[in-house]
Formats: sequence, C-alpha cells, structure tokens
Amino acid sequence: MTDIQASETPNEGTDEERYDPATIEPKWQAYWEKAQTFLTPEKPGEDRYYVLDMFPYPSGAGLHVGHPESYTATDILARSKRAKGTSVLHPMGWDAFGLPAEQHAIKTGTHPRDTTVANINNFRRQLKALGFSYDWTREVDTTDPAYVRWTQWIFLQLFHAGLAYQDEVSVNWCAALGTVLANEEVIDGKSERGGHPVERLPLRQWMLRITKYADRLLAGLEGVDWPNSTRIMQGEWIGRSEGAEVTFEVKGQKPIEVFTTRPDTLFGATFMVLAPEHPLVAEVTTEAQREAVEAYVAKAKNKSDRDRQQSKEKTGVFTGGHAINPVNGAEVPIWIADYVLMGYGTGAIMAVPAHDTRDFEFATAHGIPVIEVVKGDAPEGECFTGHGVAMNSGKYDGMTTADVKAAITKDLEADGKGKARVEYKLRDWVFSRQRYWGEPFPIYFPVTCDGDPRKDDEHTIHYDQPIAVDESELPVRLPELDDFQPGDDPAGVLARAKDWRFFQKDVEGEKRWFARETNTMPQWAGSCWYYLRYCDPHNEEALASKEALETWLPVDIYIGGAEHAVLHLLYARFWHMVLYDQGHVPTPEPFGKLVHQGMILGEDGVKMSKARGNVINPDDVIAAHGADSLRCYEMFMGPLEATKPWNTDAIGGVRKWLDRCWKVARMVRDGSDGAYDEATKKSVHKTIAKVTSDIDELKFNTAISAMMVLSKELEKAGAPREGVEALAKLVHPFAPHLGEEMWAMLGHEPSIQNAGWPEADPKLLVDDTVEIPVQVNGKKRAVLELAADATEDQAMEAAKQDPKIAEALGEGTLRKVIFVPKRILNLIIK
RNA sequence: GGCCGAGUGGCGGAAUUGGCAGACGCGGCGGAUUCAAAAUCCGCUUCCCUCGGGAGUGUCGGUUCGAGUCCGACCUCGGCUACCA
Repeated sequence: MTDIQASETPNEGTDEERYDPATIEPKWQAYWEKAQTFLTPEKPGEDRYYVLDMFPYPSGAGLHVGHPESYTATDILARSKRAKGTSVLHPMGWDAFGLPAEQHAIKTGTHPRDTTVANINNFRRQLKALGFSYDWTREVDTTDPAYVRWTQWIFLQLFHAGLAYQDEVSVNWCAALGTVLANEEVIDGKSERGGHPVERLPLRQWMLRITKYADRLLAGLEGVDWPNSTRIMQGEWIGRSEGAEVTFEVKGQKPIEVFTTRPDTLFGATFMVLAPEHPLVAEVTTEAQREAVEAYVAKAKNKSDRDRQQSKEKTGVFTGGHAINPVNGAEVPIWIADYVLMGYGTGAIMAVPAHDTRDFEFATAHGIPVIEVVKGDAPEGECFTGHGVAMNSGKYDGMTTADVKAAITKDLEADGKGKARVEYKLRDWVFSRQRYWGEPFPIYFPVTCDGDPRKDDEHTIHYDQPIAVDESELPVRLPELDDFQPGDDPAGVLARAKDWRFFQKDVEGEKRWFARETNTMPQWAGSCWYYLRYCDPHNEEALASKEALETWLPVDIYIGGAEHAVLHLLYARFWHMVLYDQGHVPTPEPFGKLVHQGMILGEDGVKMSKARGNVINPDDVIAAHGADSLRCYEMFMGPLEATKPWNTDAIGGVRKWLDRCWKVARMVRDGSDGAYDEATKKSVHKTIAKVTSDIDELKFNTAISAMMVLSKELEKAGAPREGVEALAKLVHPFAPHLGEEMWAMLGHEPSIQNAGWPEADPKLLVDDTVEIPVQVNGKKRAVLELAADATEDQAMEAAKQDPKIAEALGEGTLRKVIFVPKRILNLIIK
C-alpha cells in the first residue's frame, strides 16, 4: 500500500505550493475506502470502545451543519481511540421509515422506497466527503427487509410476552384527510392543514405495555452517565407519584374511587370532580341538572386534549349528586369539569380548595366553601400547597403532613375505604399508525366470509383473535402500491391492498380466510434497537449474536440531540429491558455515557431555517475550505453542548491553522529540521497532555486552541521533525485528511492511525521556574520569576528585592503572608 | 406557572475548579510586501485616564488574605414542560 504519497502539485517546492484540501481530501477518502482502514476488528482486544451517533433520518434536504457537529465529535473519539490501540465500533445507518417520503409519494407518485434510496445515497456521499471513519460494512437501514425482519421479530417477543395488545383509543380522526392526526396537528377542532373538521373517535390501536416497566425505567436512570437534565426530564415523563386510592360512597349508587397524593387533606375535601367522560356521570346526575351536564359533556367531547388544556379557565357543572366523605361522613357535592382528565388516576378527584391551586380556582369561580386543614403561611386569598401541621382534622390535628398521610391511609385501609396507591403519568405506548411507509405488523386475524373478501364480499375480521406470523415467515413485506393517498378507511392505507391483506390458509383440512394487520409501526420502532444490529449487522439467525452483543454492549458513548431526551431514549431503554429479561441482550441498560450536542444557529443568531434564508450548506463549506476546515471549525466554535451561532468568517482562522500545520510538515519534507530544543520539546509534551485530556473530556475547542499555539511555535523553531510528527498525530483525529497528508510528507507509510498516539513525558510537563504574581492587599504589584520549588522564605526574599514591593513594605507593617507554591504571594500590610 | 441551563471585550469563547480575568479565533486599527490590489506576514486591540494608575466577569449583599468560580436575594435571556389530583 505505498502507491499513496504526498500530493504532487505542479509547483512543488516553490512558494506557490499550498495546502489544497480539494486535492488531498478526495485522495485520502479513496485510500481509506480501498485499504478498508476503519473496519471493526474481527477479534476485538480487551480494550474496546463503542462510540455511537444518533443515526439520521435521510431527508431530501441532505445534511445540515448540525450533523457534522456531533459526527465530528464522535469521529475524533473513534480515531484517537484507534490510534491508542483500542478496538473501536463506530457505525452509521439510516432511520429511513417516516412521513416525508410518504408525503412526497402522495404528491409526486414516486415510491417512498425510491425517494429513500436516493436520499440515503446522498447522505452517504456527504458523510464520506466529511471523512468520517465509519465502518461502512456495518451500515444499517431500518427499511431494509433484512432489518425489518428483526424489528418484527422483536415485536413478536413483546406480543408473546403479553406486552403488546390492542385497545380502542380515542384519536383525532380527520375524515377529509383520511388519517389520524397528532394532538399538535389539531387546532380548534380543525385540522392544522386544510381546516377540515376533526373528530375524537375510538379506534383500534396496537399498544405496548411500557407502564409495566415504569419503575425499572425510573430506577435505571440512577445508574447511567447522562446529563442531569435529561434524567430529570425522563423521570418527570414517567411521573411516579405515591398517594392513596379513596372510596367515596354515593347513596344508592356505585361508589366513586379517587386518587390523591394528599390523603392528609381529606377533611378539607369540600367537593368532588369527575372527568366529563367518567362512566358514573350519568348515574350521579339528577334530573334537574341533566340538561346542563349533557351539554357540558358534549362540548368537552369534541375538544382535543390540547384545546382542553389550552384554557386554564376552570369551567364545570354541578351534577346535583352528593358523595360521602369517608373520614367524617360529610356530604360533598359532585361536579364535572374538564380540568380533571379521564386518563390519569381514576378520572375523579376529591377537591381540596384550601390546599390545591386548581381546586382553589374552581371553588372560587363556583362559590364552593374552602376549609383549611393544614396550617400554612399562605397569604390571604391564596392557597397553601406545602406541608405543615394538620388542623380541623379530628384526631389527626397536630400531626405533620407526612404522619397524617400514613395514618389516614392506614385507617382507611382498615375500614376498607382506601389503600396506598402509586400512579404514573406514563401511559401505554400507542404503537400503530395508519401509514404506508413503516414496518407491517407480523400479525393476522381470522376472517369469516362466504365468498371472497378481496372482492368486497361480506366478511367479518376477528380482531379479537390476533395470530402471530410464524418467525420463519418473517419479514412481512409491504405490498406494492402506486397510490399512497390516505383513504376514508381508518384501518389505514394498507387496507386498500386487498390481495396483500387477505389470504387463504389450510386449517384442519379446510381453506379459511385471514386478514393481515393493516396498521404499520411508528418510526420509533426501527430506532429502538439499531445500536444492537450494528454489533452484528449481517446475522441471519438472530438480531445479533450473543458474542457480538457481549463484546460491544453497553454503548460507551452516545451523542445526539436533546430533542430525543425523552421519547427515543425511553422507548429504546424499554425494548432493551424486555430483551434483557428474555435473555437476548447481556446488559440491563443500553447506553452508558450520553451527551447532547448544542444547536448551531444561523449567522443572525437564530435557528437556521429555509424561511429565514440563514441555512448553511455543508457542501458549500467543503467546496470553499475543505472538510477538515469544516470539521475543525465546528469543534472550535465552542463547547460541544452549547448552542452557538455560525460565523462564516471564523472558518478562515481555522483554515489558516491547518495551512500552518501543512506548512511545517512541508518544511520537514524539504529538509528544514530545526533544533528540537528543550523549550520546544516541553511545549510539544504539554500540548500532547492537554489535547489528550481535552479529548477525553470532549473539550475539542480548547484542544484545537492548544494545537494552534504549538503549530506556531514549531514554525518559529524551524519545524523540528519530532515535534511536527507529534503534531500530525494530534491533529489527525480532528483533520484526518491533513493528518494523513502530513504523515506522508514526513515520509511515512499510511495510515497515520496506525502510528500510535503520542505520550506525554511527565518530566517534561513541569517547569523549573515559574512566574508568580505578588499581591499587596490583594492587588498585583509585581511578578517574580522563582524556582518551581521555592519556599515561602525564598519568595519573600525575592519579593523584597522588588522596588515596588519594598516601597509598599516600607509604608506599613506586614501582618500576614499568604504563599501558595507556584501560584501566588499575597502580602497583607497595614 | 414549573423544571433545567446560561449571563465574561465589538463578536465566538478561555480561565489548572478559590490564586495574574480575557488563552485561542473572528472583527477592527497600524505596519511590511506590492505599481496597485488580493493573498500572506508582523504588531496593537476590555474600558477610563492627568501615563502614575483606576475600574471591570448581569444587579445587590455575604464568606475569604484573595471570588468569573462558593453562599443568599433579585434581573435578563434560552431550552423543555405545562391543569397528572
């Protein structure tokens, strides 16, 4: 592999010869491709590192500058680890199912697969042009049937474990658009696009029982090395709260169950509220109130969740009914109001206006009495929601909130009127979509039909008897369609593919009809487990071999946007835990360290968007300055996690630095070999130490700054070979093409990645002498050059020699001397 | 409203975690080179000033010999979340 050499330019050796990324970058990319430089080792050593990027959705717009930010960070980690001899897994792939390709298909008739393939090819080209060291033989595509097969296989494991089930869920159905809409796509009961009416409709959906894992998903957050804010967000999303279930009897009718986190305030419950959809509403409503209640229920029904929550105004209607407070036998009026949600707890609350803001607002608006039961310090006209000491609470008076909670719950339980209960905000996961471009469910149902259901002969699909497709028949492929328009059938686009949907099978010697599930999985499905497939992407016997998973899991570092802090990361952890329980993966958690890169804003300091016209295209930057400059600039902008604005001018500064690196390598090649004196040597080793630790801490901006300083120094020193070689090794993870080019110019064989990582000599990191500032009463008055191991006496002696210090000492008495070796000498004089 | 994060030159940002505030880069100014320009290189660049110094890290207060860093109160901006009983 010696056919690669430093670039030959027409003016070699003259002043015209320049650092020319347009020439060297494609050359080294071709070399890497041919030499397969970045293959994952087949027999990984003991020291292993799995560095993972959140894989992109390959959109038609191509890469934006946010992609190279985190991808460069992980590439620096991967390359520097490989240089150190670590076995690295650094893969890339495509989260390629999803709505945009389908929408494009609806508009243009182009099959989503064609759009997806074209977009992937463009993304791959762009990523290769950036010189990332991915092992492309492990590329994964969530839409590839060989991948879908295992996504479906995992679904079947969930299904067999009772974690996947069907349920009627109230969704936003828009008949005009023929599709279900997300809450944020519904405004004022109309579709966001087109303004068509949207109704709340119960539809059959596939659900995943993620709530069963709520406690473990919460507990697992304790042990992961994640940003604190992300752990808090996931914790709040799971939303565990401890409280009690309390039974309120209703005369002559079914009792009402409520959930409360404040059973200690039961004596202050002056009314109850049922959600408008609560099943007991009709029962408790008196004739006199029926009309008003029905009108309110009807109005609430067609409001989306979002609309319902938009207005904070506390509306509601009295039902006329009363319930009995179990602790004191008091009769409390029962209201209905939409601030109580059917989906949480029991859909009914006991309202304690004295100690709950929402109940307080409601009571104030509707003239309901307020009884204080916890002594607090809230100002008049406000309610006290904190903890304190009980009052107006019978035998519990004088006890603390925590004690009353425990005592009342215990007493209620003894009376059979309540018990402790834990609630979660987390809901089971609605896992089906009525789209085309997603994974089909490996599920079918029996059909009763006298004729042929494909010909619309009358038939019944028995959705209550789902049958799993045999694992040997996976994957279930999508049918070919040429019309991707949503239809009027809530069963989804696939319902129109009748030849695909309905099929016959022999059962007990008789041909029977069956119908495939026509929903598809959401985009989250593929991204829930792609990091597992990377470990062993071509395995046909399993989603990945046990050995491969044991070798690489858990992921050592995972870098991606904070927008996935909750959903993607929660869903992936859920699947991982299920697979762990079934023995398919070796670790309880998938990801070790997690980092979110910050957003890159436009030059105007606001989010990049087409509408604002402030979008920077990486292709343009590469054309103007090269990939290495783009990579280094993005790392130099500031801390990886920070949001920071783009500044095109500043790229020039980074490029100048790369140019200088190239120049010192050329100086060596052309015979200039400056003396590697002690001072230069020390600078080199200090930079090695700084860059090495900065990479470990992901402080790429300061690592580059240190290399900028060193390259200037090496140039001044006449490019001593040993120093330039160290510089090349330090630079190469950041600017890999330049690193290879420098290495070649220095007369070495590629790849520089195999040249090892430089090691700092600890002896060279300490200076013999140090400059220490001398302060008088905290103000700097002089700087002394002292031996590094100087004692306080020696420092004082030197300080007295300084005229300014001597003068200050003469003006007052020395009260105190603070001497911190190598840091400071502070003299307190009065 | 709640939670999280951040406020340092004209700008992006450094600061060994309590020890010389402003590294490095952009921009600006001055100079070299050039017939000229581009490119390149060198120097200066927090503010005020009487050239000795004085002030200075969102505001006010505190701890300390010493605070950008720690503590308390507040202000501003950004992100997420939002009636979850």
